[in-house]
Amino acid sequence: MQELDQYIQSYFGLEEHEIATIQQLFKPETLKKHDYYLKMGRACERLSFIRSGYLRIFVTQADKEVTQWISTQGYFVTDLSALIFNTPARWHIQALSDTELFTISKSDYQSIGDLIPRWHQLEKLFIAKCFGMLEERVFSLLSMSAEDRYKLLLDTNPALLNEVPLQYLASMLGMSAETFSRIRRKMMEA
Amino acid sequence: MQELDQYIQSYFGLEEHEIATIQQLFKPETLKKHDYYLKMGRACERLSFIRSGYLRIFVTQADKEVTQWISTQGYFVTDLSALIFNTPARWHIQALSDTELFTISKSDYQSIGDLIPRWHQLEKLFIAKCFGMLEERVFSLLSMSAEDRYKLLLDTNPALLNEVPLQYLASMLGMSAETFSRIRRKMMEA
DNA sequence: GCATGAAATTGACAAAAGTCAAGAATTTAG
DNA sequence: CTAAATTCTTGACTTTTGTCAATTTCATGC
Repeated sequence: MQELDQYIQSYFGLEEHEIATIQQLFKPETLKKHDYYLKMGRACERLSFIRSGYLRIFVTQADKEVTQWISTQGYFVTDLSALIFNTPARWHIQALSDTELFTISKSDYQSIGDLIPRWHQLEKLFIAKCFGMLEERVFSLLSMSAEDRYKLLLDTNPALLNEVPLQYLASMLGMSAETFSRIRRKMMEA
Repeated sequence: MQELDQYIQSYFGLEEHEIATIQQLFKPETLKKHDYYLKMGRACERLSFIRSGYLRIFVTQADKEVTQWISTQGYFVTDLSALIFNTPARWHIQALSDTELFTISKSDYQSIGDLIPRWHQLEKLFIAKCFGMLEERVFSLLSMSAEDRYKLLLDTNPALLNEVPLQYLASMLGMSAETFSRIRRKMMEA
């Protein structure tokens, strides 16, 4: 669980013994491609760190499916609202590939604050960081064209383009698969 | 400061004496219409609760201006990332009308955690709630047409339509002022 | 109250993005 | 390795949304 250590360290800046305490609460878990990690409407009973693989967060509504995000190695995944507020999960989370996770149960997650006094404060900072990133994303959706959003993805997360079905990336960027494909060609030619 | 009390109470669920402690740290402040509360690039030195009035959060880039959000009575306003991480403010915040605030300085804000042990935990929940709302907003931008986004605003925040310049609402919804105007007419006629 | 400036509306047009359908390419399962 | 299924690409066309410019409406300061 070396990688989990390192990420917790880099995200939260805890002492060694605190990291050890938290780390013990995470258990290895694997998902096969196409397995669901979470289903919309269900309770969200866990939080996971992605050791390897790709998870797609998406919503189904009426006829169409909207991919909200694709989470990858080195990131956490859950429905935070559902986990914290005990509300029904707002989306599906499904493995796009065989995936290795380190998973903490809701009850163990809730106990961290008792074990490590600084935890709530550090987690607050972590969530605030995520909040700031989402604000940037809203901004990109408000102000950028489809082509610019594509370029932004290319800059910030080029690995994704080779690893997951492009239709999901298109949806995540708020455009149709056809538009995505045409932008892609345009970029190749230029 | 009755209204501040009530909001802190409803948001955070603290004891009376805890609320009193926090409330003392907030000082009344007023802004004239068009005054800036915060300027992009500057340090963000405070957090405020809006007692009355409207504040516009926006970014200027190249030629155009993008309104990220308009904050109103009963909500908090700041650049959270800039406040917490001591980074330059990412946007302007300007009063759209004469505005009354209750304001806490950065240093007092940072001291709350020492005064009220549960604070970090409660604030974590508050920020997580905001995060969840922002996730919903991303979803609306990914999946809804301009017309549907207009209707959503009409449903969730009808008061705004009478109180602030429509061009800013248009921008906040990710459409041009002209499109906004045409949708409006269409809705009137129907 | 009136003059000025800002905001909103409207029309004509242009550009961006979506839809549908067909076919090519790639991936997957046996 | 092959057949089937899925994904990606492409063209033709439609719809949505944006842009520009002209007017009208509204707000503001004197």
